[in-house]
Amino acid sequence: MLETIVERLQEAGHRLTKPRMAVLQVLETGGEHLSPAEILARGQAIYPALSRATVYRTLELLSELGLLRLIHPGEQRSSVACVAMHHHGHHHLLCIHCGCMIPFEECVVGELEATLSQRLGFEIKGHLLEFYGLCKECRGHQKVEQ
Amino acid sequence: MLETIVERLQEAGHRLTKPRMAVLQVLETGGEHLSPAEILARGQAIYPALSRATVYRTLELLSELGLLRLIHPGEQRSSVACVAMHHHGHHHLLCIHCGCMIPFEECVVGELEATLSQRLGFEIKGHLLEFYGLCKECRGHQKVEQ
DNA sequence: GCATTAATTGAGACTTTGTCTCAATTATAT
DNA sequence: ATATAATTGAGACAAAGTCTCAATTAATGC
Ligand SMILES: [Zn+2]
Ligand SMILES: [Zn+2]
Ligand SMILES: [Zn+2]
Ligand SMILES: [Zn+2]
Repeated sequence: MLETIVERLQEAGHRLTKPRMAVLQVLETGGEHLSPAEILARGQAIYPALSRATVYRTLELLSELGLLRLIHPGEQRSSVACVAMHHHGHHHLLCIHCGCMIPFEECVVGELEATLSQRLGFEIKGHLLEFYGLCKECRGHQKVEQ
Repeated sequence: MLETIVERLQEAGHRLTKPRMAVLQVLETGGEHLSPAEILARGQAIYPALSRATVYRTLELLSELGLLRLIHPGEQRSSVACVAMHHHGHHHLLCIHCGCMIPFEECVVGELEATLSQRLGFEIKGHLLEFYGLCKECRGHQKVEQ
């Protein structure tokens, strides 16, 4: 997986620097829900001089290449850089009370994607399907608390 | 529509203050893609003393009541408080190059929603389906620019 | 290997977003 | 009208994200 990304970077004429490689390593092993701040922290464990600017620059670069997708950037609490490098689409449930995320695999948008793409002349690179509501736990709490 | 919201607010025991009404008015007329900053600016045109804190507090209140949903908060450029007070679900295409958003109406998640809800014990209140890629215009540009 | 060169980097100033506290205001019920 | 508790604005604060610029470094050709 990392190799694919590295290839695509080089194809597009970008350098393979140490700070970049550190970010990529973090992304590869860190799952799909890391915040930029977390990526920075983990990246500095690999390459201590890594700077915030470089994290953002690298994320932007990968976004432009269609290799990942930032979801809900900026949220202070549950800030999530949702990395969808493994799939074309990304799917989860999000609890609006505790902020937990539960991913799921089913994808039901294939046909719709084709329709929209044709109708609107849009070149679709991926998608995000997010359900939001109350998770099993928060569903119980909610009534007691309020 | 505004009346429904006002009713629900009062039912839940919240006051009908001027700053709140200003925010509601903005939301009603401003479409579904306003950022908190835009809501503040437009709100101050109606009620000049309106403060940022109140905008956020009102948005949070409405979220808790399930009346709207913030999407991608915090993004500096295309910051979007996606107000989905009109529908259970919200659907759009997002251009990763120019940031434009094209809404669409088709909803294909009904069955999946039921399945997931049952399987995971999640009380689903709404959903966001977002396709991302290049819009018609940017699709052309892209090659020229780069 | 070594030099050249243009891409990339880190530092840190800066802007914007979002949160919090507290004293002053105000909607509501009586 | 008064009492009371919710709500407010101001402004301090914290965190996220952007930008500039001089210094570094990966790639290319020798
Ligand atoms: Zn996710
Ligand atoms: Zn929860
Ligand atoms: Zn939308
Ligand atoms: Zn576009």
